[in-house]
Amino acid sequence: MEATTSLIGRKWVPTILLTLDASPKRFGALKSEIADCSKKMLIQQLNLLLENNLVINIKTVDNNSTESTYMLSSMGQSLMPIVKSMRNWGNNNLACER
Amino acid sequence: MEATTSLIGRKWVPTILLTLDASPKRFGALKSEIADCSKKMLIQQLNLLLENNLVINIKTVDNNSTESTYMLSSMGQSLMPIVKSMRNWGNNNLACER
DNA sequence: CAGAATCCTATGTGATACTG
DNA sequence: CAGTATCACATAGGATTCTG
Repeated sequence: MEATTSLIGRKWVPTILLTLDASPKRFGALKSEIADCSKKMLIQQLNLLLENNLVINIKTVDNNSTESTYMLSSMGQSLMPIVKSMRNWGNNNLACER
Repeated sequence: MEATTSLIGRKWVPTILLTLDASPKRFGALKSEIADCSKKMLIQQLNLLLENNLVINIKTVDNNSTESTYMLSSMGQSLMPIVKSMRNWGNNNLACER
């Protein structure tokens, strides 16, 4: 329980998961979809998700730039129903106080 | 989404909800069931839950001491399936790294 | 018995500049 | 393009003491 909330309770993590759930994305695409999240935070939370095997990363070096693609792992996907039900519950029950 | 995680992402909150889900409890009973949580934290998180209408509090003054009973509201109960599924997911998928 | 107030520390978060 | 490093700040969490 504590471990679960220590993951999805972190800032930007649910947003990242929802964004990656739509489709795998390169780092830059993620960054522009979640513009309010700083680059450092985004990388930091992605690393957290990588360490916990919720997300998979594939790097390829084409010409002279780097391409880093992130996608949900099967474990990450297994969490999505919960994330989505949290979102729905919040929309139905919480005003925008906090 | 953010609002939801700002509630259940807080320390002790899921534990409190699960404990109250079993049955309504007086403050002292809660405190002893969740012994590791300091009194201040317990009160603080209970107030957070009260403000967000997840929990109901009833105070009565008998002899010369105060009795303060906490229980889940209907909104709090509506969140329990999610909390429990988070707990199950964590038990199934997370080692005890974090 | 419940709860509030105070203080202190750890951690999360954010802006910015730097590297390969 | 991705990722790292440094610094600086805000907030969460905990120990303790006080009040009705």
